[in-house]
Amino acid sequence: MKPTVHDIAKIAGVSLATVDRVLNGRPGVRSVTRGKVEDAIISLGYVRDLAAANLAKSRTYSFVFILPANDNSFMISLHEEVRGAVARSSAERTDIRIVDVPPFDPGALVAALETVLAEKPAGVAFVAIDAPEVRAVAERLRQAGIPMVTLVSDLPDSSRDHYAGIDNIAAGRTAGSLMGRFLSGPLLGERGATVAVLAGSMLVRDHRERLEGFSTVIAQAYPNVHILPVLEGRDDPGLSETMVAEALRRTADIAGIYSLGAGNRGLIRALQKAHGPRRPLVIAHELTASTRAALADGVIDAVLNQDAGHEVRSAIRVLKAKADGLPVLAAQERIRIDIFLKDNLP
Amino acid sequence: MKPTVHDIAKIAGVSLATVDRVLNGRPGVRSVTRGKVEDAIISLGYVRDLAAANLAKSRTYSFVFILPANDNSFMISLHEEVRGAVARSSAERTDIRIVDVPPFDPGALVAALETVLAEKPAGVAFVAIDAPEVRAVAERLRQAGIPMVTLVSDLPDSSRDHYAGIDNIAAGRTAGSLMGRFLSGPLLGERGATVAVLAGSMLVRDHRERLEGFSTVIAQAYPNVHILPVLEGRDDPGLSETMVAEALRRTADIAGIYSLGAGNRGLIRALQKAHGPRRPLVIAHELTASTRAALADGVIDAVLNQDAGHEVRSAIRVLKAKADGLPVLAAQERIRIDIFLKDNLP
DNA sequence: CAAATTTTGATTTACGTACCTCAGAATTTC
DNA sequence: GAAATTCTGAGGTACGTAAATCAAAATTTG
Repeated sequence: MKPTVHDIAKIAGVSLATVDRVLNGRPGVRSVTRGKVEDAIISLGYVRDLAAANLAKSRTYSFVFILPANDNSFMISLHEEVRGAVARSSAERTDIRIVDVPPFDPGALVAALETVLAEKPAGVAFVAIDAPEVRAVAERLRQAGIPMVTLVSDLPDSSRDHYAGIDNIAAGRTAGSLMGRFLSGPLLGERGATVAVLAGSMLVRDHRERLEGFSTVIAQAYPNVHILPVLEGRDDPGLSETMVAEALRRTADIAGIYSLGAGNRGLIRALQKAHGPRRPLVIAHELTASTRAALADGVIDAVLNQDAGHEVRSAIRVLKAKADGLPVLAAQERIRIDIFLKDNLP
Repeated sequence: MKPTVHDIAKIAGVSLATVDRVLNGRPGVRSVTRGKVEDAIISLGYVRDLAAANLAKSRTYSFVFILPANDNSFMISLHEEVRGAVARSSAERTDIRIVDVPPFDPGALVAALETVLAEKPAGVAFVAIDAPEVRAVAERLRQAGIPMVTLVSDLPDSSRDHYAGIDNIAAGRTAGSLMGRFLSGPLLGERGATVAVLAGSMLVRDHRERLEGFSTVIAQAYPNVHILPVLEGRDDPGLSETMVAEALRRTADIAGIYSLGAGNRGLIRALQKAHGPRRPLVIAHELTASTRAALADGVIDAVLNQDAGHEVRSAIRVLKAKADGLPVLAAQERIRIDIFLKDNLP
């Protein structure tokens, strides 16, 4: 039988009220008595029954998710996953609120975080923008004791408790390795090969990091692969299509394309319209309806993905654990860089 | 406020006892009254508070995990993950027992399942062996109403409730695609290339399926890649080393090796000792200390992995859900085929 | 219509914890 | 040594559900 507060009271020779005072850090206990109770707790190996405690407190964990109102498929699916969690929330004693903010706007994010700070929820998850003012509010939230998880995009060296997202440098490196290996041979002769990179914006940290990882691996391991200047398509399908089409026209021998941002619909359209001598090798990010179809059709060769559902569930688990002062299972919360070929599509 | 049983009683105009009878399917309620209560439940959108119910019942979920006493790294880590779950079990109201059975022994598995059947636990997870007698006990367990999850190795078309493991055909296909793409070029000239396959035993379903997927993709997409007859190393390091070393000696131009079983320590040793004209391209399964080191050193080029921790946690979640008659989140329970290059090692 | 049976209500206890009150004991302060 | 203060004990209520008892009401049976 698991020991209860009653057992502690019996062993320590004190009353239930005193045990309660010690357990919940209430005042009015002499240190001698406190010691006796603490000894009993340790000797019995008592652990509070969280379910019973939450029932007694009729507690619900109120969490806020601040999400950018981006219209690319990935952000939409992230939204959906959070909404799914909201739907399940009553069963899990959580009360999740979604706050939408304009994308790429540090000021709006800061304002949203400040509102949150005033509400004092049990935890906050947000898609970070790497800016000093964001870091500053984060610090204020930490001082207010509000657990914080960054989602998808991190705020390194800040006061966030946890980052629920992938290692973007590693993702870029992986893309670089795949590109190098897939290219070597037919496309990459003695003369080398040319590769284009399509990004959303170099102002966003994830994109910078992916490019960094990609470039590093290519430079180190595949020196005869040449990377063209980055195309910034702002994660916009139309703009992306134009830029890719133009690049393909200008540079006839593009052997590979690494699309490290969103806006893949435009890329795919440009690829389908193009009819060069040889289809370029394409590696893209995020498995969406369009990238999945392109992968199945052979227009895209590999997709690197981060599982939005996993990220959201992980964020909630971590916030709950932090709210309760419990440890997190690092292995469970590590967000994988999924690699999809057409053969292992889920 | 979430509706409670008291609210139902009030709305339906009956007593708490009657509500309880309806909710828990106890006899002694006229169908008219039952109808009134059910209407109230629906109109209020009542959902039972599982935590409170479990507290009242002082319920613990007793689960049994039947694991083969294999000594390869993957099975050892699977064991460890289950032991980890046992350690956390008190906090999660679960009581997990591990039963070890000799590997590759259908009779022993059947005996273990029959013991389980007698105990009537809240659920069973086991590493299946695809044999008619196993299928038969599984059916008896199902009829006894005991939720069942197969772990790592499935028992298809049987009465199991869920399979917590990867799609091995897809894994084999993925390995085939990677092999084909990585090979094309330097190693795969006009004349074609030769590839060796190292398996544990063709009697095991997972291994057969991986080989099937691999062979299919190679035959369809890379017709000038030739697959040598399968080496069966029984997942034994010593035997595997001998077989690989001999194969490398006999066939000088082996361009790639697909190791689809365990026993990778032997493979790695053989590769390190060999010094042919050109290192073969190696794709292996399961990320362990040795495959990880080999990947970092460039002895192995890619590792396909199934996350044992995820499999165990998923099995427990599913068993719990089945025990409570709740739906499972398919997306959360899908076990991924992780692909690791040296660039995305966790 | 009375007796037997089924259905229902009212009430209680329990699960393990939180939180409250109030009285009494122990200690410190003056 | 009395007064003030600090501790501690005893007891209760609550959270939402399960499960039990027993009496009263409604229904069916003979």
